[in-house]
Amino acid sequence: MPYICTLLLNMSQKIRVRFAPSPTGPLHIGGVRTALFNYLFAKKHGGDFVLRIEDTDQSRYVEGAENYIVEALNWCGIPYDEGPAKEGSFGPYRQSERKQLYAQYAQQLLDSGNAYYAFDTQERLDFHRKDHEAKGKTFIYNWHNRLKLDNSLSLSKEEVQTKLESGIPHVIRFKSPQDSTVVFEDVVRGTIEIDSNTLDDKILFKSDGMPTYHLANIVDDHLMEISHVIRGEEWLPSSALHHLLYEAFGWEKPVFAHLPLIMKPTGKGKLSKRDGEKGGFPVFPLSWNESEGYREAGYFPEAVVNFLAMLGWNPGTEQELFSLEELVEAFSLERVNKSGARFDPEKTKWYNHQWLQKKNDGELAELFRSVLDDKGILHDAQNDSHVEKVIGLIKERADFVSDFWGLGSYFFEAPISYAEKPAKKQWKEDTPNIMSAVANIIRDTEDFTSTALETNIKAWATESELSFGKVMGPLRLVIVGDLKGPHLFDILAMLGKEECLRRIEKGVGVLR
RNA sequence: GGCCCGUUCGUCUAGGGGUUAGGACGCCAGGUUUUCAUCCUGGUAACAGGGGUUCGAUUCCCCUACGGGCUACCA
Repeated sequence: MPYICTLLLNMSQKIRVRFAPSPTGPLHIGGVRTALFNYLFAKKHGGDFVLRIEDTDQSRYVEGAENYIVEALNWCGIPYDEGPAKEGSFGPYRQSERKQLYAQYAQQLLDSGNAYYAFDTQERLDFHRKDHEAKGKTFIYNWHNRLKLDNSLSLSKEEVQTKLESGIPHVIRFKSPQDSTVVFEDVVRGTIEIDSNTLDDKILFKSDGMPTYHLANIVDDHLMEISHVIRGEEWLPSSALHHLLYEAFGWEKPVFAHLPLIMKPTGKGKLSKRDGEKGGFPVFPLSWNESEGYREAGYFPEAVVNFLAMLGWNPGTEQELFSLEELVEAFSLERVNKSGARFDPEKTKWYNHQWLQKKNDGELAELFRSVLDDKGILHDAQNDSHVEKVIGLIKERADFVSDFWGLGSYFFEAPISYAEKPAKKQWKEDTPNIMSAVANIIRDTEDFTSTALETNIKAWATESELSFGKVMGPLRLVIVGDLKGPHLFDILAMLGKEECLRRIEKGVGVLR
């Protein structure tokens, strides 16, 4: 296991990782997971978690995206140690603000012969690509054709000088090596070998004066003293270039770890925004325009972090429920899986159910309050304690706080209608008489507790030689409006004598 | 097309040269609840295929198939 050595080597220095999204839209849960794994690794080793905004492509910049990223990380409980508005000693943390920095590094590569100027127009390159494609070949800008193209390797010094001075648009390309094998280590995947002849001379510096991802990324990771690069698998193919760049600069490489991708629940490919719309589940942590986020859908950040962590990683034990602190404790890059994980929206609900059960009733009551306000339910100290008791009775059957109303509206208002099928089945000719007899028992019950009510009503039913089913079904129907809910006597006690009597009277009037 | 990566129940996964291949979600059944749900118990269900290596391979190697990613003056 050769990567162990690399890992240990870098242990002597401070662990620093970065999450480096580009602000082209909202972060989706795949991005959140990448951030999470970076965070977990950093915290596990007492290191720093840096947020760097990679906004070198101005044309794709989306207003509000950066702010979204920051808010999403905060909501998940994985804030960064250094980044925009949290300057450390390695700022600034937006690449657009580091713009002047990159040119000198491109120049350094030019001087050392690892890079060259290229003047080819977009149209010309498109032509080559199409032409090759028509012939069933692939156009790669590299050693086998670079001398036939328009660049400082094919042109004379004077021609290059003239072009440069005349201000003709140009880019700087990396001169990838010929006939060698690029070998590098990945913590997740082991040794990877790539034939350098299949590599192209990637653009490092664009004609608009901005570096591309490849240059900016390597320069910043070096300058910010990043020890471990933990990113998505989509970067694996360009890792060869990145390693070559480190070597060209003569810089020490960070350790690399490429995470498996999160795939669509059904169908082919990686998870995308459209999947959420189709499948009816969120793909963003927070809402973005019309798309609902996990927060708005009623998920707890703990649940989101928990299910995200279990996608592509596992502790090697049978434990599935983890707090963030427990994840930090248990996390290791070596236990990250190689293969992509299909996203299962069903299981996310289970995680939320589990985390909902861990919350105390007071906390949940506070969250439930806004629903109650919408329904016009009174807000006072007495009612608050009532709400907490209700939640105590119904929360075990809920996945979300938003399930509470559907599960227990009858605790707050008398049923407006009665479920049709059960009403038909339960309501017999003698039911009104039975109900008024039950009403009498309820009226006479002094100690209005669940157990007292149960004792009294059961005793009366036995005495009257009535099957318990003939009593309980209709009673539940008039009290709840349906054949559902917790222990009926608990509900009666909770509602109080007067309300129970009112509901029985009303039910007998309506159901016939 | 080229290059790179991957492949254990439907899904997330454990495991790893000899195991009754383990857990979770989902699904099904039974129990509890004279309701529904929860819960508990049980059940269903997997090593992609073909070649090697080996006494023995799901585990190691090769090939094929399939899946995924990359292939922009995007990141």
